[in-house]
Parts: sequence; C-alpha cells; structure tokens
Amino acid sequence: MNEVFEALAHPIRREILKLLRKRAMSAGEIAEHFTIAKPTLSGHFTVLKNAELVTTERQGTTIIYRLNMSVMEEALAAFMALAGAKGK
Amino acid sequence: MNEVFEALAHPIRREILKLLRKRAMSAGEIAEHFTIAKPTLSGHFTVLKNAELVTTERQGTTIIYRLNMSVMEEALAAFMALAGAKGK
DNA sequence: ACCATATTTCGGTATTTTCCTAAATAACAA
DNA sequence: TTGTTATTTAGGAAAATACCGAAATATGGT
Repeated sequence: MNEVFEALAHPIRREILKLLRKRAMSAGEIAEHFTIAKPTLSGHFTVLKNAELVTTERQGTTIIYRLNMSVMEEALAAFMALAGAKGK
Repeated sequence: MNEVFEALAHPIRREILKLLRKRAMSAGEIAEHFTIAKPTLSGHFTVLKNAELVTTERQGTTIIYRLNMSVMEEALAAFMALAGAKGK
C-alpha cells in the first residue's frame, strides 16, 4: 500500500490515472496529453505498474494501459481509514 | 492539493495522522510512538503542517498537534474523483 | 538570572526522485 | 532483411527528501 501512496504523490501520475478513468489508452495516446519526454512518462508508467494501479496489455506494437479498479478501491479504503470516514 | 498527496506519501506521516485521528497529541507524545530522532519527526510535522493536514496550538512548553478534518475530507474527495467513486 | 523540558532550526550526508538524450527492443510491413 | 513506429532501457545530471547530532529557541519554574 505504501507503493500506492508514493505513486499518487506525483501530479503527472495522478493525471494519468484520471485519463485512464475514462478509458484504457496506449502509452502514445497518454503521451499526447503531456509535454514531457516519452522516457520520462515511461518511468511514471513503471511506478504505476509496480503499485499495481494499472495493468498493461500489448496489442501489436502498442501497449494498452488500463486502470486496476480493485487496487484503486483498496487505496480509497485505506485513505478513508486515515480520514476517519465511516468507510465502504 | 499536491502538497497533501506528497505528505501522504511517507508511512511515518500517515501513521502520525492515524494517531491524531484518535485524539490531539503533543509532539512529544507522538514521538513516543516512533524510534526516529526528534528532529526528523519535526520535519515530518512541518510537511503535514504545510499541507494543512494538521494544525498546531502551543500550550505552555508543549505544542499540540491536531488533525485538520476539513483538509482531510477535501483530500478524500480528490481521491474519490481519481478512483471514480460516486463522490462526496 | 538560571535551570529544566519541549520542540525546532542548522549543517551536512546519503539516498531517492525526476528528468533528459541516446540507444535498445518489439512488432509489423515491404 | 531493411525500414518504420511504439515503447522501454541505459546512463547520467540536478534537485528533492530523509535522516541524524549539535545547537538554538521558547516557556515556565525556582
């Protein structure tokens, strides 16, 4: 769970998650939303993947990223435990 | 809001918030729960304060830390926006 | 004024994070 | 095989973070 919170600490990574909330996207499509270099973005993908916040699937030459909702929900629950909400 | 997510990224800071969820505590009381040096902990307090996740009040020679529930709730809402929950 | 306690600030080092360019890999088409 | 596109890995520099011990500050008591 620590990896999840660390992953959420960077604004670009949160923005990526926000994009994926609408629909799964290839690395290239995601990259179109940012001005940073692709290798930098790739590094952010790795962080999100290690935290299991996203999953990947190769389709030919592109790689599709999608949100892992179950981990997102676990993280939300952990956060609610911190915030003191009545929870799930 | 970025400062809030960065503040949440460190396990010790999350643990501090968890402690404060039960009741307000002095810096010293909080320190009793950890093995790290006090100056280090003081640095974590600063991060939490800058994120406005906690407020402080001096009582004589001790300083009382308490959770700032409103910011905690804002953060929770921001997180829910990411996670895709129905909100509020 | 002096002492004791609580907490923070200072100075410095080690580690981690972030970002980039260049090069490597993967898949596919010609 | 050669070329093209999509993406990642490698290498490395700059900045930020985390940590500690020593010193400073703040408060209250004697």
